[in-house]
Amino acid sequence: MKSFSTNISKSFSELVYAKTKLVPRGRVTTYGQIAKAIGKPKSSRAVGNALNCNPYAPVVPCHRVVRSDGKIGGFAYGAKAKAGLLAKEGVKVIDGKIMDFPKKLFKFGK
DNA sequence: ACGGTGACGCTCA
DNA sequence: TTGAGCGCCACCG
Repeated sequence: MKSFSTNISKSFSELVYAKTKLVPRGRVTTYGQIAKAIGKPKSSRAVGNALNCNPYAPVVPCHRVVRSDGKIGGFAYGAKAKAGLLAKEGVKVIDGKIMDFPKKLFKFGK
């Protein structure tokens, strides 16, 4: 398991959590957006890796982070649970895909 | 340092 | 439009 860094300094994962926390309710963002926001547009995979081990479970709304193609992607508690949470916030999900994805998509400082 | 793994992203058929 | 392939980066043993 990719337990979060034991380092005190702001590691890659910490940056990911910080960005994810900024996503407002009823909106979603993508792994790629977060990667870009932290200055590493190609670290989308690493972003997912960090969220997977997200130690700030209730603090970081990791369920609001989806794939760039509008798919739910994955979730530690199951993609189904993720879809349910999003639906509660107003983001309809059908068969693992976000409805009106571009509309619900949230971008950082852009 | 190296190889394996993964909640990704883009391109091509 | 959907699926397969390849490349990307960070973390672990």
